[in-house]
Amino acid sequence: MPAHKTAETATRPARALRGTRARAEVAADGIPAQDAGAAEVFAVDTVNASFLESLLGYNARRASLSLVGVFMKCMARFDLKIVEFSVLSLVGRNPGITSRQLCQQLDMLPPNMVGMIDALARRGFLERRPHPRDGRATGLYLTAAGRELVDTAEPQLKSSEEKAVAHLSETEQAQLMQLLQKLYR
Amino acid sequence: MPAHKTAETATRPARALRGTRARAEVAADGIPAQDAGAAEVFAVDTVNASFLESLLGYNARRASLSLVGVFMKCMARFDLKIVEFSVLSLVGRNPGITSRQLCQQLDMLPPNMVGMIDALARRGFLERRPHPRDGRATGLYLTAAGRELVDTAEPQLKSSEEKAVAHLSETEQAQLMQLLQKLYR
DNA sequence: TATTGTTATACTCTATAACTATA
DNA sequence: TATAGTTATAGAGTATAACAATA
Repeated sequence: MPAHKTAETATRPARALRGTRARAEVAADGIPAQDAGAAEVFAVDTVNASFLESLLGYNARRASLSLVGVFMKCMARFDLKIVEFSVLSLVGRNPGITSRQLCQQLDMLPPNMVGMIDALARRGFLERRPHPRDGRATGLYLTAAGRELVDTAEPQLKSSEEKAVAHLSETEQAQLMQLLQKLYR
Repeated sequence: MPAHKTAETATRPARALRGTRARAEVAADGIPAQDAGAAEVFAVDTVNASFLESLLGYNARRASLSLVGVFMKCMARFDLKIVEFSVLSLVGRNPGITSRQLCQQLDMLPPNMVGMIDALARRGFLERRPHPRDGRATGLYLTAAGRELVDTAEPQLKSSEEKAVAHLSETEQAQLMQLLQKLYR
């Protein structure tokens, strides 16, 4: 896991200020003179990621990845990937949902959904039935084993997230949820 | 892009309440009776994603992906992937940074960093120089072209994000930033 | 003609093992 | 012995094209 210690708000290079300097001249402003042909070499002590850290997108991705890690570990107990759990959870709340609808919801392409549904069906968690109105489509349904799995996994996932964000107050969690949704909806 | 219209807070299946029902009996509580051997089929009209949407992790990932999309489009003008830009930006602020440090910062594995640095060096944006203190390591430096690219790309990325989150107030943006960092740090 | 599910396939991203040069 | 950079390679994830069945 990355460190992300520094959070300076400099808008221009604070070049290896704490780093070791070798064969380099440093001007009064603290910025090494990058003269032509100089080929100075530096050692970076503490990485300055100030620009990336100033981006909401970077921070959103970091936060997302940290929770993804929590979810992965939690679902590993059921030998499920996050997206597989998502499929089962959606089928559980939407009996008869089509693979096309799952693709739209989970931002996946149809050819890549086929194998996953096959695998979950082979493991006995869901099954295909004809669509009542559209002969091209196939509706997906949880089996009894699939229902049991979802009913066990969902609360565990919820509680693993609660543990992971416990250092935020209830108010902060609600604020964050609302702001995230405002961002992408 | 997915829809995410519904946000019911039901804790148990609201099964295709708005969907078309076929060959199925619905009890007084509105939940279809899943009798053995019945094999009812349903059509799902509006997908119920209430459980997933109740997770901070799901919402963080959705928000992150939406900004990633903005960044990708912005960087495509420079024929740069997001991670390539991140490398250049970090090298720009950390002359002499090693590939190992980049890997830690960007959560990448060393073998996968090699090719990217090669490509950026071949394109003339950065160069390798010996490390002043460690003969095993290699320091990375922007070329003049690399510096120009970073100095052009960074403000454009910043402004593209600002446009993308303009529907949030300054206060909301600051709050979101602070909460995201509190989440993963 | 358009859409659903599907196959085949290519491309990208990510992960592991092992080697070299140096610490 | 451990670490930085590298190579080769395997595996997972993601993408496009095309086809049969149905709308």
